[in-house]
Amino acid sequence: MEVRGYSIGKAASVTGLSVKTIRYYEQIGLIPKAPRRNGGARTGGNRVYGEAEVGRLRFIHHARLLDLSLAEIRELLAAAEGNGCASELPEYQQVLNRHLHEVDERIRHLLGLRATIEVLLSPGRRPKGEACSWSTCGCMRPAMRRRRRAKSGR
Amino acid sequence: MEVRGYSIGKAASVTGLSVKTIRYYEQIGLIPKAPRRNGGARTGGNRVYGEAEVGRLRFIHHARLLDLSLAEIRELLAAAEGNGCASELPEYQQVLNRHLHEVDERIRHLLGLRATIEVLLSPGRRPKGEACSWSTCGCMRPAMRRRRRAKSGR
DNA sequence: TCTTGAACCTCCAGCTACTGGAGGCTCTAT
DNA sequence: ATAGAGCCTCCAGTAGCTGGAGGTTCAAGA
Repeated sequence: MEVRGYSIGKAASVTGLSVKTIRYYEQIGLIPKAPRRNGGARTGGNRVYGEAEVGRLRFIHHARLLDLSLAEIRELLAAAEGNGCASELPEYQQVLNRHLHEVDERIRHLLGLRATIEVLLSPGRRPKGEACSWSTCGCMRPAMRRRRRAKSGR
Repeated sequence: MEVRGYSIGKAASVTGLSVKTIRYYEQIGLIPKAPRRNGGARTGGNRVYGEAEVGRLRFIHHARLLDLSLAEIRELLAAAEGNGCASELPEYQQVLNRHLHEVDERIRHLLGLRATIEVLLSPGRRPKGEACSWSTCGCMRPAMRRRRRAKSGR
């Protein structure tokens, strides 16, 4: 028979989270305070996790990989409280749907950004000798205005 | 005839940054401390910006819109020190190039994420009655444990 | 027996890039 | 006299961790 319960290190290794992160989740109240055993350290002892807790941590890890926020995850876990698996809830589908749109939005934004950067990297994007687009960023100071920047050499 | 020098509010409105943000940039040393005039407030008075400073702020705003980090911007500004316009520097091209790859990376990541979410949202993605992929997230509590598969090893 | 190392504990600070708010000053217009 | 705009400082909070200091317990090895 196996030893009942996971240490925090074991829980971390089977869920993919780090020990620090699990403690952090407990600290912010995302997961309930784990019971302790052994009186191992300064206070109450070492945390012990059961199957259900490890499952919840696995769900959290999964959801974080999907980039759901801890607030969203918190709501899903609350809704799942006593209702079985969080991933079976209609709320989960709703959150994922909303999240999908956000991801799309981000992708659109990044594609626009990408295009802008490419333009900036393309050669000859600006007529030589003209002020740059935000005009007075330093290249137009009196002392330097006389001599246009030499592109060769340097 | 124009008044020489911009108040922080004017600088904000012509650069697109917020007043708070400009003060923050000064605080972290991204821009030098602005000279003051009028003894306006608790200490030295109201900040005054000249054309060069406003130009630098414009560059910073531009670079932030490209999502360059403040650390990168700091380096570009340092490299531009006395060398004219930051956007003319070879360093600027290098940074943009590197940044382009990062943006590509992020886009790739988000596309993968998007695909994953779509799979999770597709109907019938999981046979009914089976444990969810992270197995014990709550749907496997004692009452339901009957059909559980035995773990292998150890 | 002593020592070493692993694994755990707590608490504090720092990261990025701001943003909000409290509390206060100066100047102008009414 | 008073209201309001615009400026000032300082402090705290955001998200989601991560690093580090300093300490404990326990087991294995010399």
